[in-house]
Amino acid sequence: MILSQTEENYLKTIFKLEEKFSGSISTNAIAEMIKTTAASVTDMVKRLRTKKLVDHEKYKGTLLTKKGSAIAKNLIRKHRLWESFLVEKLNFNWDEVHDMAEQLEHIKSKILTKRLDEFLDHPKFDPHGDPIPDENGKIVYQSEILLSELKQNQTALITGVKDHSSKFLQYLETTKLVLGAKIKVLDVVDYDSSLLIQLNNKKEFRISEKVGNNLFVKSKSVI
Amino acid sequence: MILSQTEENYLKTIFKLEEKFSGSISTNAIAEMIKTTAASVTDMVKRLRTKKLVDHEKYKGTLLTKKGSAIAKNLIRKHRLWESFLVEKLNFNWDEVHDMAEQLEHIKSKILTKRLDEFLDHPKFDPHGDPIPDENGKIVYQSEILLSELKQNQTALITGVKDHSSKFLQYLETTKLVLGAKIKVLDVVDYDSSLLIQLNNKKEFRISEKVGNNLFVKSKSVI
DNA sequence: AAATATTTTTAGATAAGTCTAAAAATCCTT
DNA sequence: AAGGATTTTTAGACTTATCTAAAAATATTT
Repeated sequence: MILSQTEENYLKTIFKLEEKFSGSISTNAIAEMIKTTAASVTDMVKRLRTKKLVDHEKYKGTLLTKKGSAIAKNLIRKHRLWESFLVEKLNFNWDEVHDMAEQLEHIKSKILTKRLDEFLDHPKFDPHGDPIPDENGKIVYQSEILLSELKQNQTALITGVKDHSSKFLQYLETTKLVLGAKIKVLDVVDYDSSLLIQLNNKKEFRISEKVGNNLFVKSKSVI
Repeated sequence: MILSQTEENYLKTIFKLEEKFSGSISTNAIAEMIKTTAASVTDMVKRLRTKKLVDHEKYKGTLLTKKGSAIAKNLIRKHRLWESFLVEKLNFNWDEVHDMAEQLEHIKSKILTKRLDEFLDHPKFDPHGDPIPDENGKIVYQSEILLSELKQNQTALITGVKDHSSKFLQYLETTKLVLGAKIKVLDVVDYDSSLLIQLNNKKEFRISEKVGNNLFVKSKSVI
């Protein structure tokens, strides 16, 4: 079945909403995420239903079918593989690649995806730390943990803060411990549980236990 | 200016027809190449004219403007860079990459094209031996020469035959000297002007002067 | 549970890109 | 140069994807 980019974008959006919320997805939620009107979503959902890609009853919300879900996961696979390519091979930063990958994910060629995966040596996570679905659509989700839970030599990406005080945010600003920053734990000091970390493969510095307790990270290590 | 893929395809098609024929391009020629009807071409040409991408007078044919030509050449640049990537980095054969490149050429990101070019080490020719336009749209055309005109160590692609006799075509078939095959001249024998060649980086064999005189090649060497 | 607010759907319009069939212009032949 | 053949354009219809405004259904509040 050949789908338009628009149809593909709807499937991907619904998939992401299903990941985030449980139960069926409201028309408004889709409209907001895709930045369109509820009326347009109603129309498109109707079309996707006739193609058996979503289940939908009037006024009852939308859910992807197996088929729709498989297509969405393949799109996410391609998106994240291309992001990995852009960062690993073309030297882009992790925060520059989204828009390009948004276009590249629509390239239709099964063998191209396979070759790209091989070329990148079968990466399991993209540069943002998100898992790359495998060829069968299987996704290994990594739960967020606290930076202080990491062991020596583990690598992770900063995904959020627990303490939202402006003092803490200011500290993060000055130390460049920003969202998406890559961290490697070089040493855990037994005495005070402080950490010696390396930031973005570059400078090393120490952070206190308190800081480690207030930063969420996603571990990139494969289980 | 943001163009649709369809509009981009029209510009590219008109450019290729301008390369092939001199003078303005007929509606039918475009329709045939793009595999659509003359009526559709008339409509689209009208749209492209209002965008100042083509010059067109009713019943008089079409020509690209400077602006239209620049866009077309950039598309061809991207197409050929992606083809080079697919062959050089993802190990596709030269005859497998066209459809993928046809999609990839529409990816909109100036910096991506630049990085890709760098990653590939600024290639001057694509895997089919066609020149890759530079960032300014300059194209260095290579004229076809006879295989027998090549010097030792030169590399070229077979682009055509001079002698169309079935005997010769049969010889080419059995020796795999097909259109697009890559040839490197390893040695030119002084005595009888025969050549020792290497085919597609693999097997070596000898061809007579007569064969060399009846095969057109495009040299890949940069002037 | 009735009234009100919110969400969702329908109805009708618009734009891009396509098509077929018919009309208009140009080209070709004698 | 007239007549026929070919090419090109127009007219009108269809599909996809969108929108606004109004109607219908569902949820929430009192």
